[in-house]
Order: sequence, then structure tokens, then C-alpha cells
Amino acid sequence: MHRHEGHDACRSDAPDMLARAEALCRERGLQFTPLRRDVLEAVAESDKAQGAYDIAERLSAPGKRVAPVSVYRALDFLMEQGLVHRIASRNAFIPCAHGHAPGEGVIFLICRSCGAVDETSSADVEGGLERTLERAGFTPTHSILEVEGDCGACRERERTP
Amino acid sequence: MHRHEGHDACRSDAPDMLARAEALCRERGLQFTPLRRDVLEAVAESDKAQGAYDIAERLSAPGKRVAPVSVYRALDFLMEQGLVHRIASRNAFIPCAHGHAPGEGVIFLICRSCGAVDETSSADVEGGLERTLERAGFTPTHSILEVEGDCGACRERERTP
DNA sequence: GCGGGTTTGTTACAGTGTATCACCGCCAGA
DNA sequence: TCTGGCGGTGATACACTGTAACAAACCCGC
Repeated sequence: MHRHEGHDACRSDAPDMLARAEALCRERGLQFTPLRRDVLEAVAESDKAQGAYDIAERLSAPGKRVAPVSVYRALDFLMEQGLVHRIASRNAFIPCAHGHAPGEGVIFLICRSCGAVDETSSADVEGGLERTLERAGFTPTHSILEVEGDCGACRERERTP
Repeated sequence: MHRHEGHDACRSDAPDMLARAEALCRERGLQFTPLRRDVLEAVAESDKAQGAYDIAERLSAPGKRVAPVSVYRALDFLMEQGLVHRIASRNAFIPCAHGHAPGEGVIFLICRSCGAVDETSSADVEGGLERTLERAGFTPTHSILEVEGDCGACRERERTP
């Protein structure tokens, strides 16, 4: 359930994502406009979480400025469609690695040294959380679980500098 | 493990918190200054999460303005001491309901209708998360788990309007 | 072509957080 | 006692994040 199965599958995920997004939008009768495409591509180009203003800047060219507000709108759309996630602890965005079951719990693993964000899930955690919420009499609508730490690659790198 | 055991114990928690905080600072050889006291009190006065600017405004009086930057510094201090939590999904702060074991996982239950934030924990969830991270080769330093939804009191209230 | 929805551009602004420097109070050490 | 350092605070400025409001462009069916 990780993004890095083939190792460095990340970068080559991008074209895949675009195709997937286009198919999904057609299927749902929604518009996959050039702006939305560009924003998704920008997000998908890195496995680091990127701020909306970073994306705006990256998409801007001399003579063709993309305003942050446009990026936000595109991001809102992409999040609604489940193509992009927001990392609340960073105010930043990452591509969604794979289609989730709607409402499925996702766990974000944020590396504090390389900044990469991996995405995983666990029926175990989810079940435990469900029971805990039940016990507390709390009806959830949305939950976020973000873990900061050191990813395997970075720990490796530190051991052999 | 809830804040609302006695029901409405919240408000009367505040003086308790201040005493606890003062003792804790003395114990650690740190200064529990008037500003820090005021900020903690302001946070503890409500079980809703409050923004730093709200707190600054509340502490300000005609002739005696408290700048947000001062509030942020006090909040940083209080968070380091484990007296206050930050709710990432809201950019807001709540008092810590009880001393946690350092590093113990905390779950925030955020009611979308009344805005109250309850705090709980679960060995179940924590164990599951630990195993998941282990499997992913990820070494955690800090994790946040925030759930938005409807608290029991609000669901009750809706049923009998 | 017309009317109505959606998307985008533009401007302005609100909210959140940090950098920097100056000042104050306290305390250890010469 | 003086002095130098250190932590805390005040104040200003600024960077970053996000939203409101309105106009223009676009698309699509009628």
C-alpha cells in the first residue's frame, strides 16, 4: 500500500495520474480543464507537499501569470474528486497515490528531512479508531492522521553518508 | 478519558489548569510569567479551539494591547510544556485536558456544530499505528490525529429541538 | 442567437505566522 | 557595585495562507 513499491515509481506516476484524472472526470461528467490539468501535473511532479503559492509560481511564466486563487479553486476541485490531498500540518498538497474507497482512512507519512510524503492505510488503525469514536459517542465525518518523522530512505542515507 | 465526565467540568477546569501549570513550571525551573498565565487562562476558558488572534484580542484592553506575536510566543512555550495543543485542521489552540505521557498519542474530536474539541486516546489505535509505521520503515517523531464530526451532545440536541 | 450554468481572471482583503531589533529585568561573576 | 549575558516582552514589518466579490469568457442545450 505504499507509493514507493518499484522505488522511484513516483515521477513516472505523473502521466498516469493525468490519464486517470481525465478518465475519471469524463466518467463523472466533469470538466478536466487545462488549468486543472496543469495544477494536477504540478502537484504530481513532486512527492513533496507543495504550497498553493509554490504551484502558482511554478505555473506562471513571463506574460502568463497564474494567480493563487485560481490554484486554490483547482485544488478544491481536485480534492473533491479525490485526486489530491491536503496536508493540514503543512498547509500543502500532494497527489493522491491511488483511488481510495470513499471515506477510507488514509495515513500520511511526512519525512522531516527529505520532505517526501508517503501515503498508507491500515484497517487495524481504522478499526481501533472506529471503536474509540463509538465509545465516545462521536459521529465522524472526516478525519486526518499525519505522522512526521524519518522515512526509511533518509535513515539509510544518514547511516552511510 | 474524556474531558466531560462530570459534564460541564470544563469551565471549572481553568483554575485547576493554572495551578497545575504553575507547579509544573516551578518544578522544571521555568518562568510562569503573567503573559503566559493570561494566555493559558484565555485558552482554558473555552472548550472551543481559539485562534491566536482571538486570544490576542481578548487579552487586549483599551490602553493595553497584546500583540499576536506575544501570544504566539506564549503558545509555543505552553505547547512545549504540554499545557496546550494545536489543532492543525483549524489553526487553533485548546488547553490540554490532562498530563499525557510524553509521546502518547492523542485523538482530537472536533464537533462541527458546537465547535467543542474533546480529547481522548486509544491504546488500540496507537498500537495499530505503531505496527503500520514499523511495516513502512518509518520512524515517527510526532503524529496528529484529528476527527471532525458531531459530538453526542449535539446529536442529542438535534433530535429534540 | 439566447439564457443559464460553470470556469477563469482580477482585485482586494482577511487570517495566520515569523523575522528582527530594541528594551527591560534579573542574576552570576569579576 | 558594575557589567555582561540571558530570557522574556514590545513593536514594527513582513511573508505566507486563504477567501470574497465581481466581471469576463466559455460551453452547451434550446
